[in-house]
Amino acid sequence: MTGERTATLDDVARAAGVSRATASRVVTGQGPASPRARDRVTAAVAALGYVPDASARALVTRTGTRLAIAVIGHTAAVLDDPYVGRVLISAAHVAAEREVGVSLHWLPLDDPGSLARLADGRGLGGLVVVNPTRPALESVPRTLRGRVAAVGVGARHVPSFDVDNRAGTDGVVRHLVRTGRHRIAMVTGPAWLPCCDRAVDAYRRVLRDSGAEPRIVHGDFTAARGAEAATEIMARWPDTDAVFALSDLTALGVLDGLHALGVRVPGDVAVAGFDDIAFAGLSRPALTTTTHPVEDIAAAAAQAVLDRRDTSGATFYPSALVVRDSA
Amino acid sequence: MTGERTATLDDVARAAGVSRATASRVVTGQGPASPRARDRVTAAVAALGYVPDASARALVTRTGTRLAIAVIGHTAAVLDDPYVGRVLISAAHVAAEREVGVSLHWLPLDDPGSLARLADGRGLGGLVVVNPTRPALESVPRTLRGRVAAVGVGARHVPSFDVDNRAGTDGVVRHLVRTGRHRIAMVTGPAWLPCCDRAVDAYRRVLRDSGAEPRIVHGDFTAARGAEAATEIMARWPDTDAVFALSDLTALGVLDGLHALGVRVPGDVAVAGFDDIAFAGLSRPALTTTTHPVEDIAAAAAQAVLDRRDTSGATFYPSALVVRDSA
DNA sequence: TATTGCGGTGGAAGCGCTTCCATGTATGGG
DNA sequence: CCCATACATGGAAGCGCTTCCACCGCAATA
Repeated sequence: MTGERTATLDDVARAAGVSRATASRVVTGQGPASPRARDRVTAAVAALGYVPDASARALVTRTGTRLAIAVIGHTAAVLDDPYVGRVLISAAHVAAEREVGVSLHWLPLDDPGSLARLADGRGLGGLVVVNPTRPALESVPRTLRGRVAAVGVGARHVPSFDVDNRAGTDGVVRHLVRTGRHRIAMVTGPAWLPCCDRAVDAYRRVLRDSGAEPRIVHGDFTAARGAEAATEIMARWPDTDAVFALSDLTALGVLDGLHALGVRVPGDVAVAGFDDIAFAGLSRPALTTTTHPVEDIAAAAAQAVLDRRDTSGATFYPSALVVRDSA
Repeated sequence: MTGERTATLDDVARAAGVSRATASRVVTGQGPASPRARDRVTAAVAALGYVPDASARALVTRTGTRLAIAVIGHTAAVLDDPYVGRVLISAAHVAAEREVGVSLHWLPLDDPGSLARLADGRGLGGLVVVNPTRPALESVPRTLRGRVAAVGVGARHVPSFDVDNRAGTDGVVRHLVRTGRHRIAMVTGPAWLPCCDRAVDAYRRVLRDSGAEPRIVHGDFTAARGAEAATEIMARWPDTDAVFALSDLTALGVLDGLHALGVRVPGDVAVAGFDDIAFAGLSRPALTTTTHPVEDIAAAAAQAVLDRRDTSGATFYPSALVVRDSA
């Protein structure tokens, strides 16, 4: 099996009785090759267990071989949320299928140049930006045009993939209204994340339809912040009868904060989240939420980048309402 | 900044007025170089924004540049558990710091040859095996000796890094005993995972000391299985007054199953988990558990591999008891 | 039959880098 | 003052691969 020395394309060519050029054509599938040559090379490849050397190939094709995943706005809390892990797993999976390496980069929020620097190096096959901000996205050099995609909606000129959080939010908030809630507060994400805007917009719209005033508090997608937010909301608008958080983790925190306040859920206040993480069904009361197909989204972004598909514009993935006990 | 063509070592050498050989020596830090040459090359590198081409370097040094992370025994449920995500994030972080790419591989449990095949290709700088099984670990070719590490304890001849689940389990079960529980059941991990053995062993030992019979049920680290296990346990040993699960996710499932059975926690039955995931503090009742420094462990494994450190033997990381409400 | 066109093929160049080796150039001891 | 020693340096080879280009033989056309 594993000989002393791994077989090279030369070995294959020699074994197949053709030139290295022909062997290369057959192996890559590019360029003409007679059926006879094709068969012989294929056989030789199998016999020798030939595996092309990615470095050598990358060197000559100048086709970067690494998929960089950049997470913008990194804080330690990011690790608690399954979100980044799921994005990473899914993107890495796509990359692995194509024998492409992955590198992960945590980028600070306040240094947009860091993305540009990251993209500077060669050997970069593509870039997936998680939590895209407009300045960051605009800082990536146009050399990479067509090889960048975002998970989450950011700037216009980079293809981005995200859950349809406008529709998702609409669904959740309408469900709240339908079940008799009218004084609904919302805990959004951090202000710098453009993709929250659409959700906030949807929330505002539904409330306007039902003639209610928006009650918005900013969050950061952590549970701790959710607990705080619950306290803030109940202090500021004591008659609140529902809280919608743009993240399940935050919603779970809201549940916790409300419990500490002695508020009953869903009796006094209904709570709904967003993401449908594994734990949403495990909380007491089980969390009503709406799905977030993170894996699909991340895979799509990775594929777009790896295929050099220049699909600018945003693609939205549907979110489905999951009604449990909390709302 | 980003010129039309990225600078090559030749450009640097020319700008510095030295030969490419000298430039290479300075850049890599290998081999002799006069202070003068060193300065001039360093300046040229900075001026031109030179970044070495990883592919070209890898091609000639034959030093693989990819860190492969193989997760053995893949099922869809793996994605629900934050565990793999955290391992991956941490290992990828270490790899990124050293400018090494990462590739992720899901391997089926029943095909030990797959690991060998994975390791066959060139360009592989190292291999981190998650959920190591003995046969899998023994199937990796000795060519990679010193470049393989395991997250979780498996075979002897590969350095492995894991939480000290013997001590962790001991701590949790003793806590249970200390708080008056004596009919303690345990939900372990899947039978094929060798690293569970130590935990089961510790559990048995504590029970023997307190003169109780072990009550062991196999799990698979999922919440769904936890709920099932709770039902099984209460049916088989109705007088059970505590359940210890080797995974928080499972413990959360146990909580759920017990709730469905109308059993009060911790009134009737105490429940404890293992891992201290972010949600452990958010369940109702909040889960008593013991910590699992996944990030440290994964980083250590990645470092060992990338440094070609041949530290065979197992390294254990301490686990700390976290007492909350459920036990 | 002579000419064109074309698919298949091999020779050879070269991607950017490291490293062996031979060639200087200063240094110390004899 | 000369030679051995060390160190610094540049030339050149070569890692494994893709791809340009020239070439060859064949079938189709004039």
